[in-house]
Amino acid sequence: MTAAPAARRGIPGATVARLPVYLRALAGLAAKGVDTVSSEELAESAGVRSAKLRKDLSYLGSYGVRGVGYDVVRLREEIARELGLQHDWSVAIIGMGNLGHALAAYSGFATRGFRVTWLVDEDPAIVGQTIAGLTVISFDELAAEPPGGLIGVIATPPTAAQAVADRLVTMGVHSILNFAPCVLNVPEGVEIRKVDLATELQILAFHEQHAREDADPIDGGLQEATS
Amino acid sequence: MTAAPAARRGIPGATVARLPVYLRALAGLAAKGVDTVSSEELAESAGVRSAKLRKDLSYLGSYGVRGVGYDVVRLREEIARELGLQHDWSVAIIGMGNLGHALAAYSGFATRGFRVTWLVDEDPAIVGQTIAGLTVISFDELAAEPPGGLIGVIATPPTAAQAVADRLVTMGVHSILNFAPCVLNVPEGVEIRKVDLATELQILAFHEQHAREDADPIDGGLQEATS
DNA sequence: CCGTGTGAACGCTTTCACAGCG
DNA sequence: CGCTGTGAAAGCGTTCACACGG
Repeated sequence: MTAAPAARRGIPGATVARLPVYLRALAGLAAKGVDTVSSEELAESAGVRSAKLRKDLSYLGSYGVRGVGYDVVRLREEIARELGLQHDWSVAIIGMGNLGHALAAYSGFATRGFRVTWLVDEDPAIVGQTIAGLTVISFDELAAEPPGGLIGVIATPPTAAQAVADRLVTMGVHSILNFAPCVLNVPEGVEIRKVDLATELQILAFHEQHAREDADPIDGGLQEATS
Repeated sequence: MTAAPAARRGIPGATVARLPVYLRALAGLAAKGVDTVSSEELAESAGVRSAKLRKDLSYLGSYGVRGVGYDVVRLREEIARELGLQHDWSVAIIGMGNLGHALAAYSGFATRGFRVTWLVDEDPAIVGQTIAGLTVISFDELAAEPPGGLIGVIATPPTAAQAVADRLVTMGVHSILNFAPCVLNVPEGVEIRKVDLATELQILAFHEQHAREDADPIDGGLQEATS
């Protein structure tokens, strides 16, 4: 349990979700020529508390030096390795509407270990078009390819999303990013992450609403007393 | 503490984040003409466990009928009210690149309580253009407007995002949705939610990586028993 | 009877505080 | 001495299981 990559299986989900943030912070520090960083400084860059950062990094192994800090390059490599970013991953975007278009052109994907390799749509009027340097293909053409660790991005209308997910799963895809505002049912072992813009705004609306109620004590200031 | 909106202040963040999902599920049921639903059925539609759904709804009050279930219309109204969706909220999108463009045209915003009212960019070549029926304005023009409960959406490059956030905060905006891949520092009381596409993909890559390691028992096959 | 509402148990996440090492 | 790494404690969130009421 000292230096080896021991805790392989045991990295908590909450920690995994923060590793990309640390990676970005480290990239920024590396670009500035910083070569050693303390947990305090890195935590500041990443917007978390230093104790949380140290606990997170401790799941990867002991890559820091006591009394000194972390080697920026080394830590960056270790996190990238843990995330599986040594080699690039292929991404297929399904649904070439507004959002799919924008995602295909989004440079942020390419910069960090991901290559948009396939653009897919069902509409015959769209198939064959060239978007961001790629030719849009049909789902059948995609299914003919051998998907070695392919990540699927669903950018279709919600009505089509479940069918698309089913086809992706059948093809052997087990990592899906869903932009369609709906719940997807997939078998065990398939990882789904969702990005729902309307949901995010509604969550903000809740806080906005409450900020307003706090400001205007119109209908019942019901002050917080105890519990 | 029985039927009144008692637990106003005490709704957990995790619950708030799920209310939009319930709302969408209820909208779907209402569209199908369903007028009563059990926690079991609604949970199924929302992709959660029924116990979690009931606990979540209990924070809003007692809007169910024991032995029967929930009135779809009533519950939908109560959740919408709690989220502050009785009236529409104005949304300003800052940054008219690929993503900003797509967001401006995205119909998912308009459908539920949000109206994209302002499109903002710094580039003089873009200001004045019409996108999705709206004229792109400069930040100065936006700052001249009185922002009544405005929600800001940052779709700029990460280098500009902090400056944009600062200006929004100065204008009195306290709800921000950030698409730029960077950490934003804002004062207490300002709510930030982030959507980071590269981060989501990296989290998926982690699971993909591990699924692969599980499949190829190169360095330790440790199989999962049953459940 | 049936399904909601909810205390209580459980498990995960964060924070604290400090031992241990360079 | 300074900062990492980490047990222990505190705080949240989820699940369980059942009392309660229509």
